[in-house]
Amino acid sequence: MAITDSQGRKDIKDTLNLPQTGFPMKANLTHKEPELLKFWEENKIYEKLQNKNSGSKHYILHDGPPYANGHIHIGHALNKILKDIIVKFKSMQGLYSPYVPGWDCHGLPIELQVDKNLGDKKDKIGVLEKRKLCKEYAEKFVDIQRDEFKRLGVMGDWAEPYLTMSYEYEGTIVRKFSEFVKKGYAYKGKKPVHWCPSCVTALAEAEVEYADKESPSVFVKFGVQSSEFGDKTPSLEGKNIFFVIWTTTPWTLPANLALAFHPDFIYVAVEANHENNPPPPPFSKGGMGGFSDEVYIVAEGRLEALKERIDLSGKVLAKISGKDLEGINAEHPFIQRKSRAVLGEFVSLEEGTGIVHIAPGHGEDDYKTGLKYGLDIYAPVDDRGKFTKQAGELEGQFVFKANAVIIETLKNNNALIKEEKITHSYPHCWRCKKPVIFRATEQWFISVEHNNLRGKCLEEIDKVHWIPKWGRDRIYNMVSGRPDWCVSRQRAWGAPITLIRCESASGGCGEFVKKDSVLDAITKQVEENGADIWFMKKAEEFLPPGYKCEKCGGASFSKELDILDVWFDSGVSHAAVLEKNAKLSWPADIYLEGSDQHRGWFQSSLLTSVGTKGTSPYKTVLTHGFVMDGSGKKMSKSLGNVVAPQEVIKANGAEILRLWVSAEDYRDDIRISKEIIDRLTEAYRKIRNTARFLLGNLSDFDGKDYSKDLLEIDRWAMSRLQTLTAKITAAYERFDFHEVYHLLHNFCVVDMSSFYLDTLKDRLYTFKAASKERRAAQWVLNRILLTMTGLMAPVISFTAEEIWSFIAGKKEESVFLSPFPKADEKYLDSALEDKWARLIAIRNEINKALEFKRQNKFIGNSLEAKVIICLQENEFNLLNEYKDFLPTLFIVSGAEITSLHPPLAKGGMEGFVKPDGAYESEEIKGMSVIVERASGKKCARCWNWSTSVGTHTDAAELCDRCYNVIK
RNA sequence: GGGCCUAUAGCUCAGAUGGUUAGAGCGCGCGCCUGAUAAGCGCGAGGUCGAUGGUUCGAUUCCACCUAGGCCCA
Repeated sequence: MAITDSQGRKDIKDTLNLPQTGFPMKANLTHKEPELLKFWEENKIYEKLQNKNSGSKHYILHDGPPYANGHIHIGHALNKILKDIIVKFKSMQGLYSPYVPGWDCHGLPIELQVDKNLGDKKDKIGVLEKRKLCKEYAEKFVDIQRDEFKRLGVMGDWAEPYLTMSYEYEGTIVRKFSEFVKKGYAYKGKKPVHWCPSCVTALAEAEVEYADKESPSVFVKFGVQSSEFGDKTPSLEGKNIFFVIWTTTPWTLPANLALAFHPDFIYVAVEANHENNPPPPPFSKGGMGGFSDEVYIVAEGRLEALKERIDLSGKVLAKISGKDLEGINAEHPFIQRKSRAVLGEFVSLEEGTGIVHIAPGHGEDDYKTGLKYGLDIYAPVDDRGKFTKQAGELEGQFVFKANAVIIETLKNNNALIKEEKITHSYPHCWRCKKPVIFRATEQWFISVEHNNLRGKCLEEIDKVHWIPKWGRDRIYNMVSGRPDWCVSRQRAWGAPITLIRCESASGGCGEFVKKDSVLDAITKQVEENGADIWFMKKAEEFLPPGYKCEKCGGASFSKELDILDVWFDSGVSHAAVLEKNAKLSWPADIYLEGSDQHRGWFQSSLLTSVGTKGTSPYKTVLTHGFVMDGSGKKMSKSLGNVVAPQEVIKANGAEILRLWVSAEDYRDDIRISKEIIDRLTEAYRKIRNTARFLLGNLSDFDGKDYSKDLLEIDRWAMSRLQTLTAKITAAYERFDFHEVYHLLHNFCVVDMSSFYLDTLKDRLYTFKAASKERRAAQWVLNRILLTMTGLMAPVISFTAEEIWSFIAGKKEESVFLSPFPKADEKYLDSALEDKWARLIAIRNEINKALEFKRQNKFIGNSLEAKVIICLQENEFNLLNEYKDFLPTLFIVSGAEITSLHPPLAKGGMEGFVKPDGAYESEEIKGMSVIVERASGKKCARCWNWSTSVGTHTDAAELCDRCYNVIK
């Protein structure tokens, strides 16, 4: 029988076992991903996974709710994909790890957007109608974001997410706030907020616009008795001493209660020089002499700047450290009241005098200072910006108009040093565009001191596993220094503060009803009807019939109309979701959010949990950084460097986004750019093609166990696979996903594609299809394919599932229903790996020698070559063990080894181009390589060169080996 | 201004209790192959390890300060 005929090559090629697979090289992810999503959905893969693991140990990742406003951005994608990787990994490991996503639905941004859409109508509609519109708005974006999250390949309970605006959730918010009330944490106090006197409303930071405004700029002096300084500064004895302050809001002076000094500044006492700047008519204090004895105190660092401006050219009489001034009492310039010297780090030398006038009811720093020193949060100004009767003669005057009156009073009291006008950036109401004021109003707080809440939180922080570990320091410092939590907002879209107060037109005692039964009944109503019920009914309707105030017996009541801070909403999710959802359990194993949440959700969750349950709601907190552009800069619309996930998905597929998430070290800020995406796309192709090659070579595999027939290189590959599995598993456990990516990619590139698979081609293609050797290789490839697919599934889920669908003889319908690969100790052989590392090092040197000849056009394909390798004893002995295998290992047609120097025997080279010298290895000492043309002819089938080609008369083109395969 | 963090080849990442020429993959350049083919293989060139001081026999690794960047506050 003629094995080859005149038709020649094509028929020979038909005798090879070339790879065959329907698995496409080109991923076409944009089209394939939606199909796979459909597959998961229609076959209920997520649900099956939950059922499969329902009896197992729980691993609960609790989802922090994104805000239901706008489309998702790249940061959302990062966050959700990270969560998905964890959930899939844990689930494949057999843990019960349901993922219940949620949304934060209340809050100002939605309300503002609804207001904007309403335009002029916004003031005409009632609170219930407004809330309805807000709810619809939130629902719309929940749906939009849900689709966008699902498109990322994130699996979860998308049909039953938690929403902070659901009745049940709103009930939990009210219940939890009531608990704080019952336990005595909640109190009503005063805090300055931006207030628009024209619109008669509090404004959030987002509603404030900054614009230029002209204001008075005044230097005011506050007298101090020299005795206040004790004996520290004898030079000031008997002088008329004044602290000098600067302000652009003279109208806040009636509320002045203190003067703030920087503890680290030096303050100087300077003799006033009135020659150029005579004071008004004689005014003396305490009969201590005339005004010529006046001494002004300002910060030394401001002296130079103020010398001309307020005439501080006199002699410096004393220097005093800021911290030594604490506690001194000054005289208010026009009110019979002391103004205390206090310390504040916020005092700066940028402008003013280095002494800051403090009105705790009219400024943020002032407020905090006031809290620290126990000052009254005093703001004698009403809703319309007019002074109240507390302000005495100023009563009824609008604050900005009162500036002039106050300046006049200062002049009359010889308390004004200088008056100017200044144009500066000042907050204005976004709606009426008029300047706003800072004014203390009544707010609800949760005390962090009560019952040592702060201390307990700090203790809990130390019990939590923070990843990265600096997260602990970050939140610890924040909790250590945070003020009481202001939880009330003067808004419509939120969960109400469901408290009822004894109050009637004629007064009432103002006491809040804190009776358990009343609070619980309100909670129940909210749970059943939603928070709207609070705005529908009158106060009395929430009380038992005939209820009387327990304190004063009054029978008239009013409802609080403030709503809760949205951070309270999401902060109680551990109670509303982990405790309530039967699938979940409390506490969570892990919270995973951006590092901004150390101040946000991590903290609000901790406070509400420790406050009501005594312990933290999470065991581990993992944080990720923010997504920056390619140069590490923040993304912004104005810079035009925003990368939208939707665009990446459209151009490259969600899979590339997933690969990106895993490739980057998310502990720090991470970057995204065209180049990064391009690099990842390349890497993706490599992984994909490796899988495709495996699939192609398994098309005729019979699935039987050939583990007994492995060659040593196969055992090496199996060992590498186990090492890979162990390392990747450990990396997942540590949440080091970028290591998963690098390990997987390197395995494909280094171990597989460029080495094992390359050397295997000869065996796979040219050996008898059912030969033991080929089957053994296929058995290994099958193991590699199954393992790799499992290892990659949590990250590149789409591709893993697609590969899975092509795997013959798999048991599970989805890769996610298959167990996560386990390293098989039986095949782990580190001694073998070490040994082969040496072989590979030698192979690399041979490649260099071959390359040299290739560049010289002496050879093309390495099979055209025969190598003669000269080695020192150790390497010689090593290679000697593999003598017959060396051509396969090096992919050449012949290999000889020798320990003799020079390596080249004279004979055996006739007829071939004489090599112009041996390649000397730099890496392996004593190793040199001579590359010769291989002897014989090229076999038409296996392409190896052999002297046996031509010896078979019925198949002149074939070598012995091929002849025997196909005869 | 304060708290926390980051800075290693064009890109993504390793690394060293401080000690010989700082590693990998990708990309890039050059070449091979055409039986993984919009694939595969080989070789090569890329780094004053952000800057400056200090400690040390020796620092990219430790310390300080600075610069750039980030999050959260003010």
